[in-house]
Amino acid sequence: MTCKNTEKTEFFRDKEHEPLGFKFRLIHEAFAKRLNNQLREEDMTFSQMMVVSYLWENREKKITQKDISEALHIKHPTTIGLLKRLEEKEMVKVVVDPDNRKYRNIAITQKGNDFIRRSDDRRKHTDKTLVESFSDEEVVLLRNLLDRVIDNMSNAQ
Amino acid sequence: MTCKNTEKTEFFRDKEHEPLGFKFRLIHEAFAKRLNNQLREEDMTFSQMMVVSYLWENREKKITQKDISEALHIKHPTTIGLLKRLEEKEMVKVVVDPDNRKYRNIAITQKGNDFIRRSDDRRKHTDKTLVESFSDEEVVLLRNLLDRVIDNMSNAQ
DNA sequence: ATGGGATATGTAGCACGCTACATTTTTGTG
DNA sequence: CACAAAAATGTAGCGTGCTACATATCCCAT
Repeated sequence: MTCKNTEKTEFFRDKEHEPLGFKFRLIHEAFAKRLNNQLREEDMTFSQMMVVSYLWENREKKITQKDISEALHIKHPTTIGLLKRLEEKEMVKVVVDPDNRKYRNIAITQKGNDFIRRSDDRRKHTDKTLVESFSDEEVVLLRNLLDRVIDNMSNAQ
Repeated sequence: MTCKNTEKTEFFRDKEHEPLGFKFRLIHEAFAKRLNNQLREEDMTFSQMMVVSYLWENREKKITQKDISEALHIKHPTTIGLLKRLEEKEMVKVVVDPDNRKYRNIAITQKGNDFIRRSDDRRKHTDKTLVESFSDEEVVLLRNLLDRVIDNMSNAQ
């Protein structure tokens, strides 16, 4: 309603000219910002929540730093930083694998379990705000299109 | 083709359970990574290119730090950091507005113009790789769905 | 058994996003 | 005019991503 396309604060002449990469950037940054704002009262972040969620999903398995890096598509120094902060908060515990000392076994703690139980509903709710006005069919359509975009990006990097 | 959904390196049981926020994060990170890899030989980054492109689009107007922050949806300390690095590379020049000393007028330099001319085609090409396998109608459909997502995110932050 | 390559983890340093607070300059109102 | 509020910019410090290089541990072939 308050669209001012001729103002200098608008980057592109119109939405048709706005590159897709910029749209994706906008959406990701806005979503991460919103989720981080909600998580601040828990002293947690979007990325930290992803790690803890992954550990919860795989609580029956032995998980290494490398597993986390691959699942979350982040490089291992990033993982190390995340785990350092999560360990300080006692959300995870890291132990050297007794069978093979080059591995670190990463596990979720009770405090981490409590956090997941508390925040899982809210996480799902925030995810739904992305497609607030969409019909079920439109959501399916969007998911399929996004999966194809992801496919394009993972092939031939 | 090499899909191993039961492996522990896969976060979610299947794509239908993967939150949309995670899909958007994946796409944005992969796209930014690819563009940054291409820009490395120019000693530039995705974010820096956005600033220079904005200054090029608005080369006829007086542009302040605040204008850049609003157009790119970033906070002003982020803008200051980007401009500092761009000024060191002589891609932009910053001068105190003689009419009102609380403003800084930011302008693109000749070196910035050359960069834009050199890299605009490649930027568009990289943008197209996102929708490589899409028909024209599917691209339009995706753009419309993304615009609605952006709308959802900008309302009621 | 042992030495070299492979694998996993660790460290340093940077870019870019943020919040919170500080400074500078203008604006507006008594 | 003077002073307080508003607006623009600046600084400090942190989280999360990266690359490049370093270290630790294991595995395997000779």
